[in-house]
Amino acid sequence: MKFEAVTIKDIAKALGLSTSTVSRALRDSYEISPETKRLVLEYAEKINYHPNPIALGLKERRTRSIGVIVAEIANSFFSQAIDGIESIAYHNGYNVIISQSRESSEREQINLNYLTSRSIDGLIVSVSSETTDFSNFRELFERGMPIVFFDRIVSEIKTHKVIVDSYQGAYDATRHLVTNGYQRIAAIASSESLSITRDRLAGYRAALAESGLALPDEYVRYCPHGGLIQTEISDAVAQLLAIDPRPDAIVAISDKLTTGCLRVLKTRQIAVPQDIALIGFSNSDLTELIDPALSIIKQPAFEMGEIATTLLLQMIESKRPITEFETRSLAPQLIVRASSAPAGSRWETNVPLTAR
Amino acid sequence: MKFEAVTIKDIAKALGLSTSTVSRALRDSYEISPETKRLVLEYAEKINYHPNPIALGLKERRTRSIGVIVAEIANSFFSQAIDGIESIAYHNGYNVIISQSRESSEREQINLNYLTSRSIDGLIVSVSSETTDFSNFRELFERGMPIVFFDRIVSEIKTHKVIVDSYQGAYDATRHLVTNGYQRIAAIASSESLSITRDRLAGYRAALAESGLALPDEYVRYCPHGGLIQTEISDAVAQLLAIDPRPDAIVAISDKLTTGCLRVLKTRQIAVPQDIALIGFSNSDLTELIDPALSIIKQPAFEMGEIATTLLLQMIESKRPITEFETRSLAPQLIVRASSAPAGSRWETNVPLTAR
DNA sequence: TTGTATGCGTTATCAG
DNA sequence: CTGATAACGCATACAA
Repeated sequence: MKFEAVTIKDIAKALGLSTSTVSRALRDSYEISPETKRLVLEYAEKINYHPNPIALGLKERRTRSIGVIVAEIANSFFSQAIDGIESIAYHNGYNVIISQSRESSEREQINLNYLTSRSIDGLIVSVSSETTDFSNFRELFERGMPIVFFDRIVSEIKTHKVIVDSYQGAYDATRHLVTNGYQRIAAIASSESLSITRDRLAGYRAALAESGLALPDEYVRYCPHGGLIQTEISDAVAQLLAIDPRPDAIVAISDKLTTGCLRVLKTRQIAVPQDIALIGFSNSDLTELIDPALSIIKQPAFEMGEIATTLLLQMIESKRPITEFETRSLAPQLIVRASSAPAGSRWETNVPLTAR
Repeated sequence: MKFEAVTIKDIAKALGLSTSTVSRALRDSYEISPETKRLVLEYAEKINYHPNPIALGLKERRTRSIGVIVAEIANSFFSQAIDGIESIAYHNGYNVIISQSRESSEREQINLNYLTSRSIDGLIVSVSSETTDFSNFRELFERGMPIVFFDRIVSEIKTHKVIVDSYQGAYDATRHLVTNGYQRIAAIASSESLSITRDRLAGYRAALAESGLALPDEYVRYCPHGGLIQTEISDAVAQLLAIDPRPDAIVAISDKLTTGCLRVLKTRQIAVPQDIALIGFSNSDLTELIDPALSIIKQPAFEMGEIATTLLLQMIESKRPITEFETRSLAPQLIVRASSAPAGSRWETNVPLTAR
């Protein structure tokens, strides 16, 4: 038995009315007699009638659902963002369709095609680290599909964007290391094509330059696949460790890289921060419980998801096309522990945990 | 400008053909001349035609999308499961619509109504901790909607289910504590109405009974909202700590509870495992990096999502109704560190990390 | 080989 | 106040 749903027709037949009368009664139209309305409403309730959203979509040219494309769902930052997206969507009666690119342009493209062609009213995207050609997004946007980018944005497309102040986050993190006496501060980054990679490295570089510290080329290692490929991170870390003299600190530029880096160091039995200091972007719910010497830069992922969705729904529901697009830049939170935060830091710091 | 899509009509008009001819050409029907096919295909490609999934859905009475309801997306276990769900869905050309109940029956119900009424072809559910009345799920299922439950299942509904061997996981974890000399082993659990709570507590109780250890009623504390309410976990932990003599170990029965418990203990400056041992279910990507004394029971979340989806797609795509439903029970993984695993443990254990 | 007509569930327009 | 009909985009039975 296939799932057979109750339609307006069933009600009409049962009550000896026409479908249009039933339709109007259900929408509480003024032209229907109270008596008929009562009858219809009661019967509809009784047989558990729900309007068919597909038919509605066909009619109204909208589906009340939005698409989301991220690199991977099982990543704290993205899952928190999706949480925020779902929250706003839910309160506005929208469904959320998620898909992941797994950092592959091809897959991103397939998902895009999949979601598009009007099964969604709008799209929220954090682009894959592999993507360099954004013409498909641009075309889609220019053909009228509302799109909001978050975190990994496409600068060249003029639409709403939601980001954190990556530059400032990386800058402050690096300054923190400098203030605490570290001299050879290396960095591990994602794909060069990502907006966040560029911004964060810029902050890192600025902090070093300002402190008069050296920055040999070999101090910066890229992971083109964002650490999604197994050996990518361990290779990068290995290369950093092979430098002579060895760096005494590492700045990890993304969630995945921070945990990956920490994992590699532990496996290699390199103590953090005794042997080498580590500071990185991370949204894991457990970072604050790990090794007390790990400081992290936390992004307001949930809020980013909320804001992106609010902006998207505005675009979808506004009568006239939107011409002014904004870029919301939120402050990340530098959570410093075990050692004190630099004096005058504008970041909130959490309560130091017990020393054991 | 609203997003206006290309339809079969546009192609027909441009090429001076009828819509049916175009439709058939696009579907590579045998009745269309190669020449016409070429023409249509070329033009469709050129103007970037994509069939309207809504119209298709209305016609074929299917949407090629599946719904997912979980307690919260930003929970490692669930986000990993969703990862698995999306993987299988993607490879079969299905979209995934997610929604979260936030452990609220009401919200679960609203999402259910929302997804149902044929905007989805099937449903994957892990029920909310608050839900005790499953009649809506049952009715829906009986009316023909394919449903697969995972993790938090509804035993009374006869459909496919995917779970981990909760009993065995909790049993082995508790045995591990006993073997390592702990005597007063307490437990912190989710809502009593959840299948997993019952199974896991049963495993815990069995292990204690078998070891001849006492189990006063006060040793088991429930968090009806699964720890989603702020003070729920800290209150439960406080109550356990107030017992005289104080328990020397705690078994945490779910993801959320394990991290919550750990957080409370750290805040209270209670060392794990020096002051009190902790072992719990957890799927966080970082558990293995936390305090080396924390042992965890890890669920194969990704695989569970994959299997649930595979079963669901079978139900959706099978011609005749399925009458035989299976319950897949997977083995969890007990990851023991810092202290050795019990002799003869059938669980894989990971490599001990460096002592500091 | 191609075109015409119909239906999927709903609402809007027009007629009673 | 209510009913018949067209339309949304597509696939298909039936005609030609």
